Amino acid sequence: MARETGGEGAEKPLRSGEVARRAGVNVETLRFYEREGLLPEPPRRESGYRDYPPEAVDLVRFIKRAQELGFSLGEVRELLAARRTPAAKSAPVRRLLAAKAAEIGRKVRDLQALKEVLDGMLDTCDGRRSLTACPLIAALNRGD
Amino acid sequence: MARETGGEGAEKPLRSGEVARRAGVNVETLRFYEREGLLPEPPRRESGYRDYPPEAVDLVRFIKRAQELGFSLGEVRELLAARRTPAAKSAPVRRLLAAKAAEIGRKVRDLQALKEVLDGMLDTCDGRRSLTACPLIAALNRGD
DNA sequence: CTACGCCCCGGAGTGCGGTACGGAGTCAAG
DNA sequence: CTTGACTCCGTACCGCACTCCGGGGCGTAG
Repeated sequence: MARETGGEGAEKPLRSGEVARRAGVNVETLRFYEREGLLPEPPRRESGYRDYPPEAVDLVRFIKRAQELGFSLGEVRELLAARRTPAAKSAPVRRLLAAKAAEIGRKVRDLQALKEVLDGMLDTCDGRRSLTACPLIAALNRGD
Repeated sequence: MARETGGEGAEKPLRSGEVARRAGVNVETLRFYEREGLLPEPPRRESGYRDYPPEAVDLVRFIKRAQELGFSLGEVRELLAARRTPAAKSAPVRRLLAAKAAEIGRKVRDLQALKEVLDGMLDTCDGRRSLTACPLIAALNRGD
């Protein structure tokens, strides 16, 4: 990976503000993630300024997306750690992944059910229908 | 719906502790939800004790499930309010529901993608495979 | 050289979603 | 009547995930 066919962007170190802007987060959030061990400490120039590799942007975006999908930062940290373990077979990591996969499966089912209810409300109960009776609660309780 | 065929449970008012236990939450959480307008104020007996109708349990469960599915309490409040609006056609409510339905659709897709990645890691990268190269980040970034 | 914007840092503050505390009243069993 | 579990209330506190603050250095355009 080191030394691309020199053609274009080569190495284009970014400063915090640029990374933040591209990833759509606050600069402080980068520092926060760094403190929390989610974002590796980037090299610094003489001045002390952080020199982020461009991939840092992707990493931050990944963190944000994972969060939206219901992972806590702690879980994201573990996910990220798993990525760089020599082997995934390490039992605790495998367990985490399996648990997460199962949880996600459940979530998907529940969300699909909920989506159907919402779509139904928008569709069936378009103008005149009651909705008061719409089985919103029932639909979610069925999930149990 | 009022006045069931009197056969069995008729009205079985529950006290906070029982509701909490059945719904799997802390008693304090009930008070909190009440304050926040998520749970309607139940009638009180002379002593001041809350007399919850049994449906309160379902309501609390609904709130919890909705939360797990990524709704904030504020959104849950709106969802609940929508349930009891005379007509769903009220533009703001419809917009909320439509936006949520779309968001959920996206979430489902993303989660499914992530689940495939996780399953792949557990499966393909079972023992010997690298994993270091597993496209965890790529898989989620594709979603953008 | 001066401005002005961007960056550094430690630490305090924010909003959300609860959770705990403590003192007092209630209620069913013994 | 006493005991112990349960409930009431207001208020304080908690963890998470940021977000802001203020006082100071860099860096470059004019």
